[in-house]
Amino acid sequence: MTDRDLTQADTVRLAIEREIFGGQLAPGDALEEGRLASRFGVSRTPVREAITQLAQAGLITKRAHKRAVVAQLDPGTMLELFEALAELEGAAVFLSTSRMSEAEKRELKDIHEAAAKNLRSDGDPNEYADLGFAFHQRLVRGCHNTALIDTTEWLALRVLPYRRFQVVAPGRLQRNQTDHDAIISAIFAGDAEAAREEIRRHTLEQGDALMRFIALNKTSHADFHPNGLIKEQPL
Amino acid sequence: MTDRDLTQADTVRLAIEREIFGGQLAPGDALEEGRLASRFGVSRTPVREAITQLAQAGLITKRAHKRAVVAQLDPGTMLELFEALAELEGAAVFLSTSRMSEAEKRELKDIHEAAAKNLRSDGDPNEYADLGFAFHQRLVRGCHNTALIDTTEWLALRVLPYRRFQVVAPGRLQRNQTDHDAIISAIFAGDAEAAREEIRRHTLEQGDALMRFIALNKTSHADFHPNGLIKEQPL
DNA sequence: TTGAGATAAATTGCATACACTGAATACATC
DNA sequence: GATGTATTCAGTGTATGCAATTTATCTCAA
Repeated sequence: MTDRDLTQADTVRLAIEREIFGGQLAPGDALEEGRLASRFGVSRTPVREAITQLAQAGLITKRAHKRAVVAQLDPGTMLELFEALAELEGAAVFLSTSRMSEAEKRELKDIHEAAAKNLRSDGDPNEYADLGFAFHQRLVRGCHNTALIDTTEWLALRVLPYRRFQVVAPGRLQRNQTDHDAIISAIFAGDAEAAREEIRRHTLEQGDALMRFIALNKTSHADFHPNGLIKEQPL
Repeated sequence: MTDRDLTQADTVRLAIEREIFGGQLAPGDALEEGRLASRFGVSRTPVREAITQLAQAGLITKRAHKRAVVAQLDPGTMLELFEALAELEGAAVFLSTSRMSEAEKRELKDIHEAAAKNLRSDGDPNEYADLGFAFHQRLVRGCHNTALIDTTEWLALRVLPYRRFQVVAPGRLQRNQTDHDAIISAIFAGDAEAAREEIRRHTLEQGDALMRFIALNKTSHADFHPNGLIKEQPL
């Protein structure tokens, strides 16, 4: 009743997902079925099912007879991922320009202005990051095409575990805001092609910045542990 | 050794996949774990795993405590799928235009010309369909971005079970060839934006044609059984 | 110390058994 | 005859056990 049709496998999957996005499980960490099972108080069966699903979603990698690990992206793959994401967001926004309702545009602008306010008043960078995420999400969802939305967000999810590395260097946030400005302008002007180009460039640059940050801070990719890094690099 | 690390779940998954694409399993057909298990001579466990994977891939739908069903696309979803696919192929081709090697372009042209020859000589329509599939595939893969390629092909897979409904009405094949002509021209001219627009329109029209065919032939979507239909509509 | 090879421990893949859910059938009531 | 309610039954979800495979540990020679 309370858990309306949530199977245990689903519960476990959601829990693992949360831990990956939350950083408790970092890229490269091993997922051992038995441990997870006893930790969640279930048998290995639902854990296995959860792992299978997450593997299919690309969040973890799994090969026969070897233990599953949280998906670890080498720089090349990450670059490709951001490029693909840029194209998808571009496609979505291209459609969004002509399809967003007035209410949706208003909402988008509200988010944008809340971000601007946060920036002016030197607010919590985490809150700014959340607003940025919401901005992209509204933008994409404005295309009203479930298949495209799902695909785009699914791709975005795969780089999410790395978002916590996000550089919040002085100029970066301001630059981000300026980009969003340009996107909003293009949308309100009804220029779909311009909107596409703006967000394409914007997302590509986000990826570049992230990769530069990673390349600068560590030689070995395997050493990235989000929780550790986030402390070393406090905003 | 011979089955290089292919787990039984993988084997079952591939078998089911093949049956879906081959039409032995049609959209709407129920997949019952026990039957499949005994049919493939394994226990329910690997079958369940295979089903879980296919569900995650979108090829079958599955809700708690209810049996899995080969994914069935209502017209609205199918329309969205084709629109999303059109955008993705557009994005890929946009990149392909500047990234395909001479060898790849040559290969693409070869496929295109083989299709033209097939068309002139009134060859096997199935062969023409395969060439069309290959054409799209080479086009997309030319972007050299694995993430984008995988995403696009993953989306294309979801409509594949319906491809066998494809209308091969008199004018349709010729129109298809003309579209491909335009795409090739744009690519060889290095006009990425034009190539994007051409394939976008082309794929959208393919979707429209398929939907029109479906709407025309049956009132209830549930009745589509590929094998049945393919006979009613020879070539 | 370092490396290769053998052995032991840990972990995965699969089969089986059972509990639980949802649907179909039979039955009673109006 | 229609409607609502038990009851049965097919089918899914989960736990557990075992065999196969991987990973860790140990041994011993260079």
